[in-house]
Amino acid sequence: MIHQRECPVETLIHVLGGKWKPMILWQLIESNKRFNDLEKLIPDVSQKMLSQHLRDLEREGIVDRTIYPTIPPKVEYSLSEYGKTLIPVAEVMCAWGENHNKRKYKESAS
Amino acid sequence: MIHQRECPVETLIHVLGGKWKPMILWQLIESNKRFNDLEKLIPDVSQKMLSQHLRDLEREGIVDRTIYPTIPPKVEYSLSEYGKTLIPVAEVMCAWGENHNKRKYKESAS
DNA sequence: CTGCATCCCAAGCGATACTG
DNA sequence: CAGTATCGCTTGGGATGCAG
Repeated sequence: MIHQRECPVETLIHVLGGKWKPMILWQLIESNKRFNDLEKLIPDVSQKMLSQHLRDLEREGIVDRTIYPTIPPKVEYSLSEYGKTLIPVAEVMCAWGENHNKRKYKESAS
Repeated sequence: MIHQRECPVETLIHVLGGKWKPMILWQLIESNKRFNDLEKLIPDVSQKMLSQHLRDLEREGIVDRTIYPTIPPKVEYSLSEYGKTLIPVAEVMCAWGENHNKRKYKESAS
């Protein structure tokens, strides 16, 4: 089933619309991270949501998951080459959001 | 309360994260529209959600709402000057989403 | 015509417990 | 260490009815 969306903007929103997904991406842009690292770096995320979001991002091809079959197990998450195409998009979104937050702050302070 | 978000990307997602918001913006970019016009142009939207999303977008300063005190009442929605700053952002998002949809189609067809 | 109010369902998310 | 399973709360959204 092709299921062409009317507006591709919704596609993007769906891809990084999860509560913690932007934060996860943000961390992986900086450097590869293990599951436990992400858990510590994103204080309020639950294991369930971290796991679920990582699985979502993996399925979309945004992040790669490398398993080292050691004991104890080690799993490393990284931004895929394709995932890196999201960076400029995220930067544009970030710039607008930052400005919007400032705007809202100013008007509530007036 | 200032409530600074950690990642401004979330701010943007919150602004146009509603199910029909991208579609509404899309329509208002093209030209000003009345409530009833939007209802017809976006076939599956419910009155409740259309109203609620328009109110959200208005509160964020994205759309302007002009009331003509006629009988029957006429209300026109338009993209505000500030709202127009969203257009380039939406275009970037749209381009990525379009490519992502193609990618997903190809891999499911392989 | 342009809404708001109400009720209801589905999805998203959080907390806790358990596993290889 | 890196998860999965289950439950329950909270939010988003659809359907219907009512109002200025």
